Amino acid sequence: MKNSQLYKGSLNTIVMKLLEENGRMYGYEITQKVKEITSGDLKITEGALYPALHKLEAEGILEVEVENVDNRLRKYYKLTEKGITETVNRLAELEDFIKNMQSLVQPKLSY
Amino acid sequence: MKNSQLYKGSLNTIVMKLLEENGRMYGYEITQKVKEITSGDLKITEGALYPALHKLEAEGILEVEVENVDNRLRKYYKLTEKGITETVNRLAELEDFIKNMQSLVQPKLSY
DNA sequence: ATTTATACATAGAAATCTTATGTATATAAA
DNA sequence: TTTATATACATAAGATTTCTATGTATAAAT
Repeated sequence: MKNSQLYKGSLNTIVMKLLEENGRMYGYEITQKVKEITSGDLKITEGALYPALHKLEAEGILEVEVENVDNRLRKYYKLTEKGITETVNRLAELEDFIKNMQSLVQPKLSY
Repeated sequence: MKNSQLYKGSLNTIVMKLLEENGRMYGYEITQKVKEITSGDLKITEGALYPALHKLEAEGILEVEVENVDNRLRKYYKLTEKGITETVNRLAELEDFIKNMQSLVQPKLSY
């Protein structure tokens, strides 16, 4: 995802949160959205994203709808009910994680 | 380190920051300090910590001083000059990471 | 005509961490 | 006194995640 190792382990949480917010999205759209939100700072690679989406689908967190747009394939993903529950947990974990990291390194709170 | 995958990739940054703050520490001390700071939330396993310390040492980020205390071995680690420089970079990356994650998930800002 | 953007995919390698196990001493508890 | 807990190090095998590279294919822009 990036030079910094810190993003490791956060891909699923990011994807799930975006889907919670946007209802349904396709892979390429997710990469673009993340790039946009982080001002180009975070680039999700396809080699990470597609296997992650497949796994989340296999786990019953996501479900897929295939569509054909402009002669090109699109796979729209959205959260299942289980996925919605899981997303709530993941976001709580993320909040705890951020708090713990801030306790550990005490960065200047400038947001 | 924990049930949550989010901590993956953050171990080096945590260790380096603690050493920057405390001058020198030994492995076991680091595990206890992290447990204390995070109120038991984050437990660093030995299987993760010791290889990480060895790698940071091999990279010239840390240097070690072996001491014998109460008939038990202690390996005190501290940052090299290169390590100090690297730590500054890592902490900047962590700040960016946290900001990006907050942009992505917009958690309630209650700190 | 060629590059860029869109849109998916996978395989091999690298990196990180978990789980399990091992050694050894000191102290506290049963 | 034996056992469990705490202190203090270590590694090996496996799981998981991600990166890099590569592949297919269409559409639009240069």
